[in-house]
Amino acid sequence: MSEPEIFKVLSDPTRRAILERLAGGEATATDLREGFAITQPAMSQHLAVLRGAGLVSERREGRYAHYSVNAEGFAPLHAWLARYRAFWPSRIDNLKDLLREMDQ
Amino acid sequence: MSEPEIFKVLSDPTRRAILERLAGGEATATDLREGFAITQPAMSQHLAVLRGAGLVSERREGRYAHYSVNAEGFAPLHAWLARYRAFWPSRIDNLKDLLREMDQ
DNA sequence: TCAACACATAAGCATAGACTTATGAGTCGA
DNA sequence: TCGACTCATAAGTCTATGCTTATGTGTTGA
Repeated sequence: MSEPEIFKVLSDPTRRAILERLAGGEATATDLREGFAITQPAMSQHLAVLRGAGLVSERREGRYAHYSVNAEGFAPLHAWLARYRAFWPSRIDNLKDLLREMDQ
Repeated sequence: MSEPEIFKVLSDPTRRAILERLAGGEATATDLREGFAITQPAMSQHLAVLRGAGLVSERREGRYAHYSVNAEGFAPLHAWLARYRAFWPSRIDNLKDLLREMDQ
């Protein structure tokens, strides 16, 4: 979604932790609660926010909601950071390093 | 500075606007107030937060404080976003596009 | 059909943080 | 030296938001 929104969404540590968890693969809302000292509504609300920002997608299967990272959602953040490309550390500025990093 | 901190710092639209302004070149705190409907202490507080996060540096010259974007400060954000590299839009995934974009 | 489940929504509370005015600390020029 | 300035800090207010409990909606299986 919009750039102003995405920063607010990512400013919450719980939501960032959820994203990292989802980066490891799809998970249901209940799966996600594991490891978080959080109630079910709180998790549901966080997922709604992430969904609203387009950072995750929901795949409904019966009574289960499977969440996963949504690729395009990170584009605004990437675009914003690109504005400060000129200010990136020289480590990153070096093209070879960047390519090596892109290859994992 | 730390990754949790940087997202909170960037979640404020005024601070992002300050950064964009500074990306255009060094400026004093008073210079920066121009265009912002904000009091002097508010600006000073925002600059203190940006300074604390290592996103800007301060160059003191008499009673003037000259602020500028600090390169290394964006590294944590870049590192965080890199974790989601696998989820970047295919537009960016394409190496040629990325290189073209890097060349401006 | 109905109890147990998975998830979403409503409503209220409590804290974080962005703002304000007031003031302090240091620097400059007349 | 002293008033005007640039900026920082203090203290208090107000709003946004992340949390809770309570409840609603839809799905599953016995």
